[in-house]
Amino acid sequence: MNVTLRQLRVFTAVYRTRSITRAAGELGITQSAASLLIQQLEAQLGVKLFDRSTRSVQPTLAADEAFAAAERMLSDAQGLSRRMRDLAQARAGRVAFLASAGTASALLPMVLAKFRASHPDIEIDMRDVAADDLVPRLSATDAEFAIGSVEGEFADITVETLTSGRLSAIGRRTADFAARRSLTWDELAQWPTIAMRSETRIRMQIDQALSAQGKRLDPTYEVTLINTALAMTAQGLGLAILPATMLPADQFPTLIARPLVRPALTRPVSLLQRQGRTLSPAAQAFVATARTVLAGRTTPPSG
Amino acid sequence: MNVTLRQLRVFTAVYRTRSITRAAGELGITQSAASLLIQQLEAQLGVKLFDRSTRSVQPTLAADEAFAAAERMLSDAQGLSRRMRDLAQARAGRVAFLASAGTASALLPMVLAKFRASHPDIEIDMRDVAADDLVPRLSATDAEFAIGSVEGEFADITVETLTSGRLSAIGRRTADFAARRSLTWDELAQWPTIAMRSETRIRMQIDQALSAQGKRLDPTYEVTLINTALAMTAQGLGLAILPATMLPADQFPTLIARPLVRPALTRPVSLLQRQGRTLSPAAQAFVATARTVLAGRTTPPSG
DNA sequence: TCAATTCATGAGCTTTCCCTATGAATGTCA
DNA sequence: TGACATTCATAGGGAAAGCTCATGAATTGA
Repeated sequence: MNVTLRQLRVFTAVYRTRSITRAAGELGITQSAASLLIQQLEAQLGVKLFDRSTRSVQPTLAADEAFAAAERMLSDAQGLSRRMRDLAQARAGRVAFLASAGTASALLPMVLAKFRASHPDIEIDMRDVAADDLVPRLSATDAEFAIGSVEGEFADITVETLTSGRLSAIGRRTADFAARRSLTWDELAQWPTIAMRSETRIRMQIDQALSAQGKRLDPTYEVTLINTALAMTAQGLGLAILPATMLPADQFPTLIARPLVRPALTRPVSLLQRQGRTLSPAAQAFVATARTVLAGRTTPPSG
Repeated sequence: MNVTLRQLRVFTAVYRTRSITRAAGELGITQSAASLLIQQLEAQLGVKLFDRSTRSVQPTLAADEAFAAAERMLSDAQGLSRRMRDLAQARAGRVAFLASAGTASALLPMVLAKFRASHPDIEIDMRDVAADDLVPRLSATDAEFAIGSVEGEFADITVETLTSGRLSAIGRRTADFAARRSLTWDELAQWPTIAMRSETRIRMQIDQALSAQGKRLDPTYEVTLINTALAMTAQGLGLAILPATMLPADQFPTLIARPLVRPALTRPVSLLQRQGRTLSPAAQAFVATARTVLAGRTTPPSG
């Protein structure tokens, strides 16, 4: 047998109270159990810890030394329990995840804000990467999950759609634009347009879908960042071609989105997880927040 | 139930080996026992520690954190065991004890030397105090025992005589002195004498015994320290009146002791211990050394 | 598809653990 | 001084746990 924490618990109690009976009472065990545990510990360590008579229990010098070590171990044990409980309840910890550049800038800020409000002590490590890097990075780094738009299936990675935004024209609430329920891609020609650069995933999806129908987007401006597009749109430079989900209403109150049809394209925002890996409680809480926040933003499939 | 060290041992082994089977083998238990222990620990902490399939055992983030704490506790436990074992075997530790001034200067140095040779890592805290203070200090301080000459009995303190020296005249190996087997107190008048001051315990014992017989010591010199008396004697200033045990033969090779008779007085050197208090292993070792060293110096009761 | 490996689970046995009861020692108070 | 009270140690028995063995399920590699 080996030293046990139970023995140490009794030991420290006896050391402090200088009484086996009192220590036993403190710990909710009988005096005989406490007496036995002390004897075991002494046998284990090969050292007399208390000079005891029926009248007094005096710690030896060895006990003085052992006490410090025992207290440390017990407080370590308690600290471990507490820390794990905090982790379990997502009151502490860290969430490391990946986000595609677009999602990170347009969609996740509000998730982050809400999550931080409810879980102020959790450290957040969001790494924005190119959409193509999501899957390889998720497999290789310590990120627990990834959020972004991906297509296809991947070994060992589960993909779940959190929200899905229809590709829309986003513009100022002007009379002629606001009046429309939707626009066709062809009708876009009437306005100046602001689209993402050809290298971006969003743009590639658009170009591919349009060219399948013999059409083609011919934007007035091309930008790299979603926010740039929105800011330009707010200035009245044109209509931004983006998934509706990418428009933060609170940040750009003057802008509205109108779905583009013929073809109607949707861009999913997915949650990627490594299969067979449990998310940390903190990550689970974050994902839950993301789910609720983003679910409210899903564009209905028809309309 | 609470977290146990056994659980933590299995946990760290699994964490390191990333396999329940291997960890179980390491610890000499069956795979099922290890599996169970891990499940218990998870339940206890409320946290998933490993993502396990039949093929792999992956630590979670919580496990990463727990591992550090667990390792610390286990090494603390091992350190405690080792330290206690060292104490038990008197390979480490501290001996704090009291010694009367005379004993400390004349008798204990050789004990200290021998003890230090056999127990080099034990810290020695010898406090020399007035003989009258031995008992009160022993009760009040953290000294484990005391060595010195005391008379009478004391509550809660056991007294054991380690050696006993007959009061003797100590002088240089001159023809007339060396020829004597013993001297009477009356014969002392033929030589100049060096005695301890009246305030010292030794002197008080002498004066008391002599005056009971209507005699009286009339020393040429009176000193406070035994070593002073011996040094003066070595210079040929006279005969030192001291217990024979107080003469370190190696330090004063020119000096010899001749017992004083009519009356023959002996002065015990005793070991004082608090009743019901175990000596630390280190102290036990020291006392054992003192016993053997001093036993060799006991003046035979007649001669 | 089969064999091999690995983790989880259930049954049963062994060991440990803890409580009750009692004994022994010591201090207290009349 | 003697009865009483308190405290620690120990013995016995029953409950709980811990462990092993056997088996099942899942997954990998030949």
